[in-house]
Amino acid sequence: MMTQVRECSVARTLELVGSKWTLLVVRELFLGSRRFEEIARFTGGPRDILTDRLRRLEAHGLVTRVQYEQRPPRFEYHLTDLGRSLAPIIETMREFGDRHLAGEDGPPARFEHSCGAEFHPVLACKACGEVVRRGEIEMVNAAT
Amino acid sequence: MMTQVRECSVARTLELVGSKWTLLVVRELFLGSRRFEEIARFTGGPRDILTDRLRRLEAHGLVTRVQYEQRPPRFEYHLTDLGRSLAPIIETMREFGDRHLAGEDGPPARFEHSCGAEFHPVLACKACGEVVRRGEIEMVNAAT
DNA sequence: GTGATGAGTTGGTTTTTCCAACGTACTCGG
DNA sequence: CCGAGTACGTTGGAAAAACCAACTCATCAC
Repeated sequence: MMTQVRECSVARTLELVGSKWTLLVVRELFLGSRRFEEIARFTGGPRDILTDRLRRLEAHGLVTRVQYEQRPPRFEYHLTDLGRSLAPIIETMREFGDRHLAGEDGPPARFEHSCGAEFHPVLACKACGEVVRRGEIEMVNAAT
Repeated sequence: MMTQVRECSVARTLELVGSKWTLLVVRELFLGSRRFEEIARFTGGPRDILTDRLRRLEAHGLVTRVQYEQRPPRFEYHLTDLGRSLAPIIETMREFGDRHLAGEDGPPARFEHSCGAEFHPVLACKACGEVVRRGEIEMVNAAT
């Protein structure tokens, strides 16, 4: 019996945010951009694609479109709670880029944790709170 | 002066792993698949695209191609250290999917941390070790 | 010699993405 | 009132990417 495509949460997540420009739109919203023009300028994405991505994110409940002007009707975009829960994905991607793809000037943007230090994320185990190291995670078979 | 596209580590990371199927290939390698046939079967991706993604990952030093047979020449694929440092990205994506996109049966795969509990990652601050909550991160201006 | 396995490659179709230009509805300055 | 500017898209057509089934090539098992 030839086994099939793997059921996987990574794959499902990628269906939601895996197409080009989507995560850059989300990044912009995290950085505080709200309006179409800002998103277009800061991401550099084609306007029609950005429209599509915003509509799609809205349809999946990650973004809401909020009217901020009556005449002419204009909208801005906000992350929902669900959308904000993409933060760890964006942060770990930023960290990878900072560590491995930065030029001579270092990372192009810096962030600070409320503890006062420059922020760099690491993964911890939710249950025990310890920082996770290589080799500490193993897949367990869900089958009976 | 109209500001330009944002310099950003997230964007750089996406240039590396942002195209379709790339992260699913990486996921498969994390799960232990080594051979082309396994990667093709478990991801479900088109074979020509998978070939391209593997070559690209190799070119960027995330994957190595290792010959395991002379006649006919056959290769398997392994993550390099650099490739393994994509783990947090995959893990946070899996966690998002587990939390928000799982069906009635719950997540399709389970993992265990060496502490004995089922593994779910959270972000912690590398400097202080504390788990990060919403609103604790702020962008700081790198300019003088 | 027939069939199966493994790792691709090929040619042609379909789907996405890209881009510049356009449309609409206002506001502002003169 | 006129023209320019701003904001948020939409449109049509070209270019790039992805998709798919079928094929290759080498070897092994029967």
